[in-house]
Amino acid sequence: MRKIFHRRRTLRDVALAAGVSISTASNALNETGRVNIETRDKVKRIAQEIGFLPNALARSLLSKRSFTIGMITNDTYGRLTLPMAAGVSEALVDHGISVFLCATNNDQRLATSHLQALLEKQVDGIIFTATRLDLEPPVELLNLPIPVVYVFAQGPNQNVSFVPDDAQGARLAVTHLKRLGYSRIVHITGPQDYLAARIRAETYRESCDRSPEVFFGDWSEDWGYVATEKVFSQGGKQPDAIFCGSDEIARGVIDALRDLDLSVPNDVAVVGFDNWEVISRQTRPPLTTVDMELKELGRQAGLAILALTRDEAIDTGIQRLSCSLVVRESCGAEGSHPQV
Amino acid sequence: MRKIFHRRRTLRDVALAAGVSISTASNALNETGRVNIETRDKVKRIAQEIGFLPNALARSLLSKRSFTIGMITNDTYGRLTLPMAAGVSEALVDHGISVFLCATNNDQRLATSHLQALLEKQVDGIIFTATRLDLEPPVELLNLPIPVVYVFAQGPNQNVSFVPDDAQGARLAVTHLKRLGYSRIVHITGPQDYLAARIRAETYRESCDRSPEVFFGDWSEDWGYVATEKVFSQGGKQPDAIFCGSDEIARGVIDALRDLDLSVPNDVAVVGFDNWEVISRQTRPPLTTVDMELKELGRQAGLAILALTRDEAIDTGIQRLSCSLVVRESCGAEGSHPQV
DNA sequence: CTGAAAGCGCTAACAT
DNA sequence: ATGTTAGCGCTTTCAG
Repeated sequence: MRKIFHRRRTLRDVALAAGVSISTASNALNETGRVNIETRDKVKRIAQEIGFLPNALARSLLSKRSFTIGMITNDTYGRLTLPMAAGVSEALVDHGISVFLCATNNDQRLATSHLQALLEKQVDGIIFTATRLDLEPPVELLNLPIPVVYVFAQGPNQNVSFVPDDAQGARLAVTHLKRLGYSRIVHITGPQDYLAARIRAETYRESCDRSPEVFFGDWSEDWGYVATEKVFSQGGKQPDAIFCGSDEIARGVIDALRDLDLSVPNDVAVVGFDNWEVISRQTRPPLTTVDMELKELGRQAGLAILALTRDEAIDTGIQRLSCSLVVRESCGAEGSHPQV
Repeated sequence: MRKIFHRRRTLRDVALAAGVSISTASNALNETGRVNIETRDKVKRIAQEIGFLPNALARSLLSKRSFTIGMITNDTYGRLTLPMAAGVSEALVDHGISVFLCATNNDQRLATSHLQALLEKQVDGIIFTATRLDLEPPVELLNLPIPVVYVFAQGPNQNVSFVPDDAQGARLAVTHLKRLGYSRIVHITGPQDYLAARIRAETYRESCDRSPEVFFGDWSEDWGYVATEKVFSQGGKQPDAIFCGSDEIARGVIDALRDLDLSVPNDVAVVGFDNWEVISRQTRPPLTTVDMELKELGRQAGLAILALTRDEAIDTGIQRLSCSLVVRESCGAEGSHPQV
């Protein structure tokens, strides 16, 4: 195929067709300056007719605002990044701002090259996001000519960073369990070298009156299964609830409980973490879990970068956003108990 | 926070600092025209020192190429879109082309507004992608001043559309089953009004020697579970293999089989479709499934749009890309049989 | 109220 | 080999 594309219409075309000067056409379309209402309407009508669209490149060159921001994720496009990206877009779309989403796959060179491209394209700001909180953002972000916002990642103190409040989220889960009368709660979670896992575990320990037990492992279904077998094979009094560090782990836990002939939630209640719906809605029974409000996190980041590009002052430092508890059948959905 | 950002360095700054004219500076940096090798190096060094980055806006205004393409997805950011987007980026990043990813959430107005923003930003081309093949792309894409490529969606004949070869994929699955000696295969799949479901079912019918049985339902785990119960509660000879229209369905099927005390793959083999790894790797046993090669689909689309923006001729019409079979434990992983 | 002119940052003839 | 000039499409003074 070789197709002939038409030349794009420019403001000059509009002006010519309307019999006015370029600057009048500009004023008419933007409703700036003083222009006769009839001329204005005529210009607008003609612009519409010939299918004129302003060239944002030319406009940005002059205004020094590209109405574009860059979003860099260290991760491959993943389940954490995407809800956040959706939130960012949602916050910015009404302001005519578009988003370049760049995945670096944890490759430093890719990150640098993406960053350079973004800078050359004159983005108005950058949102950096990672897949874990305790990951050093690339140093290149430190002395940029444009504002940088961090989400699900921790930037320097003079910047803003939005992160989920893991402690509050964990507290939400444990409180829920306790309120429903569960008292022997164990915690099965991911690797100890994850900050989020440590925070959740620590909060769990603090909120649990008696002999808290934490099992660190990895974020997999398998680990949930194995850990549960282990828990129930040890002697002594057995737990009546399991608080899991992720939905994947929770799914493994539920599977294991079924194989142990323990019913959820009657024999053992289960609470997850993530509200990753592919999993949390599909476990049997569906999973009560903590939602990190990723989209809201993204939305806040979008609003922050918007404010910064407008030179407005905002609060800096780490902003912890509340998690919410989604109650489903695996714990407390019967409605007989007060829900959080 | 209110931070002062430095003015960006321009070519003029470089020229001034190097004591040459702007055009010489330009020529030196781009290695165009004739310029003394010493001046060239000096200019380059200085550009580096003062942290000069060319303004892509100015450059594009002149060259009429923005080195940016837009990717519009009708869907919310989802599991189909993202691997494709990754493929697109992969194909284009080496050519310095960035991608605007726009999710329209099936909202016509959002689609139109995104499209307009893309056009104003002078993108060099547009990739449209959907979440099902039989969905009319927005008519606005028909008469654009730039090339449009369709992926996982079907555009007009004079354009290129890349879609997975569902028939070949289904054949892959059934052939695999038959080669391993399974002969009473049933097919549990999604809604009949999905083109992909119909194609897969049709191919399954053709490839199955004896009395094929298709169960249309929806794409959920639940349906897989329910359908399996139904299949095994009917009288007569029972199936020895189930070919599923999606991995989610397959997961439900496997669950149901376990509850029926049937072992996978010994009593019943299961093959899925999608290779959505969150599911396919986590079922017990892990799932043998058809992979639609979404990333490759995206890569092809990226290459196509690249060619088109360069005015190169390419093949138009529907291009069906082969699926591949990923063999895991749920069917044929023992290695004792030839694998496809 | 309208138009002429300058210029955003850069590239590409064209002179020198 | 280097500099001068024009101009991409637009906005914005500033005269008229």
